[in-house]
Amino acid sequence: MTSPLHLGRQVVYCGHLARLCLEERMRQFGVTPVQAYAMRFLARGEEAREITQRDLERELRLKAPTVNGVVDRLEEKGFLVRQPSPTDGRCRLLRLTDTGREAAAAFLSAMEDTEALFRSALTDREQQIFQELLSRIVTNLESEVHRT
Amino acid sequence: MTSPLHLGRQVVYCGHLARLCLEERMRQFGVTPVQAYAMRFLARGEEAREITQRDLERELRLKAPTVNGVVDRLEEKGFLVRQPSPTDGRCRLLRLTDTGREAAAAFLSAMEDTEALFRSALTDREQQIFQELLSRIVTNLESEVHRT
DNA sequence: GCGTATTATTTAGCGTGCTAATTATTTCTA
DNA sequence: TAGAAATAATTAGCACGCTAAATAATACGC
Repeated sequence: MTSPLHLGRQVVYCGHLARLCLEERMRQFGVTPVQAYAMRFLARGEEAREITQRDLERELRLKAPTVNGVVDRLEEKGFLVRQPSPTDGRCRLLRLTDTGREAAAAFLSAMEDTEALFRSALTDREQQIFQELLSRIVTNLESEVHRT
Repeated sequence: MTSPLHLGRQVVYCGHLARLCLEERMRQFGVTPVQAYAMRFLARGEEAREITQRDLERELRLKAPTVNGVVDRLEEKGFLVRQPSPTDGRCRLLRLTDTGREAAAAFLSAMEDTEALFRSALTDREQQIFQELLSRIVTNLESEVHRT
């Protein structure tokens, strides 16, 4: 009935399932998967340095308008604020609010649990192999795709 | 600077790159990746049987409204038509137009080339291993994700 | 056969990705 | 130092995923 997917499309589908899985578990905290990853990055790096949307682009492998939208929605929810940078008028510094820090503290362990669930289909050794093969594919595709 | 991604997010990213890669190569034919997969399914199955949007849902692992949108855009471009079913008033039969069949004939080999490119980072044996591990992850996630 | 449940499609609304183009600011260079 | 190039953020517009809800037709159970 249904044909086996192209390997490329199977990877897309697997990523889609991984996102759905995390989405279900993040819903109770009021954030989507990519919003959770953004807040995780902020929660971890905030003490050490100032974080801009440009930093989020690099961290999440997303383009500027995508990050802008994610940050917009986190700001609307009151999880972060954009502050003017004292040293560079072009960028704005992202700061978690108290609410945002509390939310992140609450859901970070659920994120790790979801990652563990994702890996749980494979043994430790298989996870290493999968990671290695996946990285090779990613590196190859990154060199093939015309990046602006 | 940038942290290594969670394995789950790395898979999402890899799928995203695979999609971009196919998108670049399909652009000259006037279709997006998912539109190309839909037309590929139609081009291959059309002679044998009647195909509905429900069939596309199963084939592409997508929900009804998503398929509806994809079919809308293919219809707007003149690549297919929706015909009433003589036996079931609920569904409509999808038929490629002559234009659609010609387009599909033109881009099908480019799709296979892109799949080959995706696999080219791995040896044949590694592709088998990757396929096997990926399938295990997909099966595991499918049982975890609450599917409506 | 009648009413209920199921199935197929569609619409509305949202989040996440993108590209192209705009604006503001900084940095570089001649 | 003035003008050009680069950088950061934003806006507009599109495709593709989803859920929830509406509509229409078929299938089932009594």
